[in-house]
Amino acid sequence: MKGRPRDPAVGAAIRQAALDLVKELGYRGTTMEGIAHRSGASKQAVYRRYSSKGDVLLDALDSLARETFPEPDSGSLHDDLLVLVRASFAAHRNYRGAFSQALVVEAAQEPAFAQRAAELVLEPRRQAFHVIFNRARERGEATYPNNDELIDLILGPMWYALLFDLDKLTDSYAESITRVVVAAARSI
Amino acid sequence: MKGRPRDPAVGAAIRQAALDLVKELGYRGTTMEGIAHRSGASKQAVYRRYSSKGDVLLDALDSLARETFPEPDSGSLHDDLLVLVRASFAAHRNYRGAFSQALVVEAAQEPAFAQRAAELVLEPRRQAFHVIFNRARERGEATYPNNDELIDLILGPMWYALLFDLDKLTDSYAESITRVVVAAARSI
Amino acid sequence: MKGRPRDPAVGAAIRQAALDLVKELGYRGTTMEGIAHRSGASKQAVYRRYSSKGDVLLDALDSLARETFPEPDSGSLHDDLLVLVRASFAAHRNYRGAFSQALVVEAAQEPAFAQRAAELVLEPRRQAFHVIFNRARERGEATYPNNDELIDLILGPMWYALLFDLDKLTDSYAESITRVVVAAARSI
Amino acid sequence: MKGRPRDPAVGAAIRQAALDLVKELGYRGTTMEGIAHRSGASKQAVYRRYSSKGDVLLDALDSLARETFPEPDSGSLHDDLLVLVRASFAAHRNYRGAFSQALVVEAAQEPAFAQRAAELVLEPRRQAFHVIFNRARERGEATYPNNDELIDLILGPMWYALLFDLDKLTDSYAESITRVVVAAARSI
DNA sequence: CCTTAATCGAGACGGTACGTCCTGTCTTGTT
DNA sequence: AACAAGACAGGACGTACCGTCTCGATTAAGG
Repeated sequence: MKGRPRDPAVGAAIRQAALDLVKELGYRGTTMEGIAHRSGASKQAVYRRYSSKGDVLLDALDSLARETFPEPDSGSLHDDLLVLVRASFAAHRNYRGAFSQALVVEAAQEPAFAQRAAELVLEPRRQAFHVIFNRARERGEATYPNNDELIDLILGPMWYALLFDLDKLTDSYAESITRVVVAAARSI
Repeated sequence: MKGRPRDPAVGAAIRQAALDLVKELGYRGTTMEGIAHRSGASKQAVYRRYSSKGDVLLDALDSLARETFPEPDSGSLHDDLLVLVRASFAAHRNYRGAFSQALVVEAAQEPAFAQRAAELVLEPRRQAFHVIFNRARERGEATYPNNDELIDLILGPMWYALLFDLDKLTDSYAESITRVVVAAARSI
Repeated sequence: MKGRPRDPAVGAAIRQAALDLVKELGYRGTTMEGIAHRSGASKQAVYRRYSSKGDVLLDALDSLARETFPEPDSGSLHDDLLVLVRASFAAHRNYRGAFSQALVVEAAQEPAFAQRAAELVLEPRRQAFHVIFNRARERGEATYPNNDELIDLILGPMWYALLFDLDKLTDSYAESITRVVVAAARSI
Repeated sequence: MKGRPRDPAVGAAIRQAALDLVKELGYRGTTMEGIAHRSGASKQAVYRRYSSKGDVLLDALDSLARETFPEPDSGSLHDDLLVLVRASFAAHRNYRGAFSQALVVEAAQEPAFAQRAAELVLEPRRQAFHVIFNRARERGEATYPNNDELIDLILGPMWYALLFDLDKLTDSYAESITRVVVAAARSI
């Protein structure tokens, strides 16, 4: 026997409320109680779906209006990379930073959360970079065999800046990183 | 000044208790009340010295038995760098990770904290890298003009791993990063 | 009426579950949800029949295997009364106390419930006493004109004990009460 | 070492709030949360003092402005008793009923509470009756040896009425009960 | 030497959020 | 219609910390 099915609108309202509150009050000021109240749902309805604040956030981010990653294909590794890196930095400098910081708070305290966050949020973004590096390799522009390490060279500094100095994520910093990584891609 | 002077032993006990609790219970499980109780101090005594949990942690980390950074000087950028990167990774893989993660939690939620943490905790460690790159530059091994960006290429991935996959910080990952950064240092 | 008729077995299961739970967990620990779950019925099925916990209990008690009240007719008011009083006290001292206490909880908080309880539960028992006093009056053993007041002299102390000291309802206490009431019955 | 002592004003406010709320909303509508809010105290402050709603009530009743029991001494058992019984009935018919009903709710569900209530609330009132019966016995007006049973004959019906028909506690009902008990007091 | 003032541990204070439980209503699909 | 199942908004439960505030008792420096 099934019983009354969960109302998808309730789940959606919860996720939207979570995103709104993180924006408005920061992650610290966002509470399960606040999410419930803002979304018009009962605490029970929230806890039925998510076991913690981080859980809500993760799903909310996942079902966040899928940003279209740019998919540049200019024939130049440097140019393709620059587009993507700049877009990533800009997104974080603007709307996305607050969410990523919230995500960091949970990830740093809960390895299990960190892993799920990596799969759900990080991995899709890394894929976009994989595509570019693979194409560059076919063209002979990239000889370094390990895409993931090259991507770490980009995303590592980005998250590092996210933690300690969000304003660092400028277009020109993007360019510096890009140039260095392009060089590294040819280094072996 | 009149009145009874602060007992330095109380401050020390507070800091030690904070470190112990972060180790044992994680940063989430560490509370001001817990720190007071564990240290045998009163909450008042804690708040007299520190205005928040992050504040305690920051000072506790600062007055933590100063780790001696290795100061390699082999005449080879790669070799010097490798020693330092491996040491950094190892320290985090072992005892230091929990503290850095705790630090991240506050930094991600409080820009002011992030800045202080950068100055007190990050900067000294970056200095050690500066020394190495400067020496390499004199030897002609490094032509890339911006040490900080090179250091970001090392520490970015390290903190990134710290957040999402602590176990990644192996000796071999240290070697990969080192090799790429050495190449980058020559790239211009 | 159209549609599927109510399954009498469901109502019976609900009432039985209510009685069981009051026995096992006390009235406080008995909930509508618990009754539904224990009986295998849905909450809806319970609320279709009864509007509150007290409602269930009242009906459950009413349809509880009708205890046969003793109907003594020895020719002596004292002897008849003693039989009935002792039986009443014993019933409460044993299985009935928990139910009466539950009943009290609702009655004390809801005048409307109190009145229904009086009619459904109290009145039948008072009738048994009326019979005895009426017979005694015919024999000239009882001259006091108001049966109800005499009955209050018996049941008042009984419920009083039920509230504050259930163990007081012994055979010898029954005898004391009986003797005094017999005297009172002759007092005018 | 002691620590900050409890503020007696907080305790007093809590008790007063409890009494007010029982008056206004009934015992059912009175909650620990409501008591805290109304009294301006924190829930913690309430729970520090009392472990349950009944606990608060009991203490609140105890420290309720001590009603002066009438202490009639007319030389006539009937007259003395009538004064006291009427006063008791009137008090319950008026302000006191709600509190006694609340008390009943707890007593019926918690034997330990029942006993404490009996000692703190019931016993003082029974004492007033003891005095009268003792004096009557000295005058030869009461020969029945057991005061407590006589008192049960008065208070039993009173609490019985309190449960099932508060309006029954009229002056004339008081008179009937009084007359019968006077007769019973002489019955042996 | 004796105030005076800031310290100490202890713990109460008003708040806020936690995560759980129950209330009474409703919405599924099934009978 | 009734049925079991279970989601729904709401609200109270009792607990845990927050940061602030008394308490009585040390412990120096300054008069």
